[in-house]
Amino acid sequence: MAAESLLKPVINQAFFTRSVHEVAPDLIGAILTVDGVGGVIVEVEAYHHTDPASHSYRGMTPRNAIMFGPPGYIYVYRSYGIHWCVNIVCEDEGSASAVLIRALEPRHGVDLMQQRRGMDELRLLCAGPGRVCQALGIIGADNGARLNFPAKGGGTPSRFILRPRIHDAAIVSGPRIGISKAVDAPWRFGLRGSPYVSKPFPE
DNA sequence: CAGTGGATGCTCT
DNA sequence: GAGCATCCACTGT
Repeated sequence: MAAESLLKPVINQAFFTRSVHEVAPDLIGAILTVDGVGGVIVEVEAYHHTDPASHSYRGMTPRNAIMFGPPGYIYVYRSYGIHWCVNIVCEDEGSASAVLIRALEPRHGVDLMQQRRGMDELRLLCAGPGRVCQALGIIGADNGARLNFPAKGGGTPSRFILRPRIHDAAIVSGPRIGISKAVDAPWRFGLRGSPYVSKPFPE
């Protein structure tokens, strides 16, 4: 896995029409906000449609239908009956793949995130997929929302804004968290040295 | 700190 | 009816 990755990628639909294993590390360092609240993406996981750990592995169901649609859309699902988790859909080899957003470095709307999370400590505000959704106010109704691609014919702007990173980023990778299949595949990516990840990466 | 277990709801078998 | 792409509180060092 490349230690350094693309400087300032252009975030458009083509960005998400690539191998999900390339898209995922390229999202590290980008800024994700929902209604202006969010921060720098410091941890993600890639889920390819041929991956037994992916929701799309067994084909389309009502829950994962968004994954089978066009890339650049938001897939939200409930985890363990309690938490929401947010993904960005990718089109990899013509079928459903996605990148799970696992942690952010809080930057925008910190007060609101602290209020929603019921805690002040920045390091734990967005350190985990459930925490990211709670801090950013992402819920099931956001499933199927669209990222702000360059406007084509107007329409209401999305709550979800993704801006590319502006500095190069040192990427680390390792096995994913909380899964029971394909447990050794190194498809979790993080910003090297970030204290805002959900769990340290082995260096 | 590390380890355990409870909360909770929806999907798919 | 089982099994989760989780988090938090609580236990015992």
